[in-house]
Amino acid sequence: MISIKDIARQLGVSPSTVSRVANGKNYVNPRKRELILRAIEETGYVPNKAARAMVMKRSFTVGIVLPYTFNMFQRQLFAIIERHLESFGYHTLFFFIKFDGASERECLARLKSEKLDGVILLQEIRDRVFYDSLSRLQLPVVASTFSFPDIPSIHVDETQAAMDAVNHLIGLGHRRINMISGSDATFGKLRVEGYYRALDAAGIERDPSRVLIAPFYTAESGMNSMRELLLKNRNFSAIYAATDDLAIGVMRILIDKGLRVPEDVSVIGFDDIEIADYMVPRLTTIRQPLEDMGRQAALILHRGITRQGMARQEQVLPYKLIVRESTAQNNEKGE
Amino acid sequence: MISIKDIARQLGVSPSTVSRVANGKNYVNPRKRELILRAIEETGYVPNKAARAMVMKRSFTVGIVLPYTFNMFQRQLFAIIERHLESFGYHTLFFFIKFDGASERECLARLKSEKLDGVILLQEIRDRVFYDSLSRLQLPVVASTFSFPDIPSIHVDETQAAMDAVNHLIGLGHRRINMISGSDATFGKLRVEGYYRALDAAGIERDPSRVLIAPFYTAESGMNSMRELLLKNRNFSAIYAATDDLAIGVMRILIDKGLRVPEDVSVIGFDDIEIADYMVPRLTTIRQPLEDMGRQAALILHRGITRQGMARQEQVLPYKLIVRESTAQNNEKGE
DNA sequence: ATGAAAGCGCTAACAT
DNA sequence: ATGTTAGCGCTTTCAT
Repeated sequence: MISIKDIARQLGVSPSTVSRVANGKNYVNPRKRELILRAIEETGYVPNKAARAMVMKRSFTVGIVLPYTFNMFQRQLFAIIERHLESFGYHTLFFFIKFDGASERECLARLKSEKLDGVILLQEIRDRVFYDSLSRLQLPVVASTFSFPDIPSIHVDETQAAMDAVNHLIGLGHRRINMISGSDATFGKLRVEGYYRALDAAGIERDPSRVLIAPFYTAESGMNSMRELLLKNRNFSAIYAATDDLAIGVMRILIDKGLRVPEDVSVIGFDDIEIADYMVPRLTTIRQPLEDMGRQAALILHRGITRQGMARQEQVLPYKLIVRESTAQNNEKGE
Repeated sequence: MISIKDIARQLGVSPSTVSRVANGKNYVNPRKRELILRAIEETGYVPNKAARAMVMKRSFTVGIVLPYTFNMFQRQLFAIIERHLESFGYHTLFFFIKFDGASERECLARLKSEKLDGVILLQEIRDRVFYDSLSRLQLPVVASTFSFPDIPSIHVDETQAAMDAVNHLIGLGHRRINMISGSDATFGKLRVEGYYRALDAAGIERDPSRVLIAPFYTAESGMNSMRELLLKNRNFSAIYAATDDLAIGVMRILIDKGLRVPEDVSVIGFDDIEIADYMVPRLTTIRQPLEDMGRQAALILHRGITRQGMARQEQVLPYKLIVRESTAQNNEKGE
């Protein structure tokens, strides 16, 4: 592997000069610069990242932490973040973690050993210690899809968005509305909270037996929950799923059991993942501004890394109700 | 950040000894080892990856190259590979590239600068130079979903699989079968080739106007192509899409235009992505052994890195026709 | 069994 | 404008 010294020796200049040229610094004779540039080109010299990282104490790499059981929404989001990070000149390292302390600690150790420049959290971590460790390392962090005190974060108003989703159902004449959410993540709880509040506002009694909590936020979880629900009763005219992934599983089972969506049961999701618009029927949902969320996350992190300040901030982005085909007027005679 | 020296000083031993303990080497007094281990634990010391990488000339990181416009199949595949690589103790760096020389060259430069231990290609690269450069760097490579001379690769028999897909359609009485494939990738061409061969075998005349080539292998591309096709004619009773992603887009448009799948038009895909089983109707397709492909790719690369040999190999994995609901008997009277 | 010393490839402070 | 020097944190001979 060709190094900076090789180039220096070959041209009879010092390594520093080559380094200066390679990094586009000033104070170097234009003629010499030309020469060096050509030599770099010809030899195919490429700087060694590890060496740079060591001396500069920066790796130009940021870590993205995401759940082991990541769903389609998270897949889309991290692809977007990756793209923006790349445009700022960063590489991305992924850290898949489970929702438990051991996994978080292990992740923390890896985060440390990597000499990262920053971290983006797509999986929620509730342990104060985690953030404290990172801040001791001067490691900028930004949280996406959830918030944590004093941590810059990007998310939508989950509760309000969930209320809007349920209000849409209520506006369609539904009153027997069930909800399916997932475990662990706060956004799942917030969405349940929004569900309840919308019910309250409409004067519909809260009924905890109408809320099912699946282990994950995936389509498979949605299927299982819906199956379970149907075993118990059919006393609902609409289902609010906490994520589109869940909703897709819900629709699958509904249709398999001969129930029509939306004629017999309305289904609404949350996220507006790519596939939502390809489902039959097209999924009504709440759109999270994926593109913006990704860009903002990358941008805020970049600012934090380059000390452009404003690390302490919480961005609440606008969401949007997207009415498609999976929800319809409730036709049942006076329930 | 606490370093190996800190621990050494604190305990009055030499850095070498700490290093030996940290790396589980022999020749160290058990009592001292205990002491050092405890200090490591207490101080939360974590080795600096960059420093290790520099001196060991290994980074314990492997690169995964995948298309910028990656579809759901590729998303699933890389998640699986990531998981297996991690189980071997590697981290993963992603390289998203476009299908052009400039992008490939840039990728190559980055690949070099990262001091990677190995590379997995999920995006096809046809330039001999690319492989030569990597081999000069002693960088093990494995290709997945395509093959290249002398490069270890994992894939299915694309042509045969495509023939099976089309034969399924022919067996159902279809003769006016159109195909939609994508650009650039060889697997797309191979699948077209299989399509033609199946037609040949059934004595159906090849008609190039029945084959549409979309720019990508995504659902959106599938939609666009299908729209385009319907503008021209409806002279087909079945569509063979080169990927499930394409097929999903195809079904969307068919249904939007009031054509029933499979009653009016049968649709078959390729890949068997997760969502295929959630579509309405469920998508008939060719299953690629994703889990196996991912595991094998990681395993072969690991062997290459650790010099356990057998780097020169081509693994052709079994595929399987999964008949679901999107294909049916052709009911038209004698065409 | 352990320490001293060299060196991986690079950048940055300093000197000129 | 350019070279010299030191040092980032680690592993690995080589002595002892």
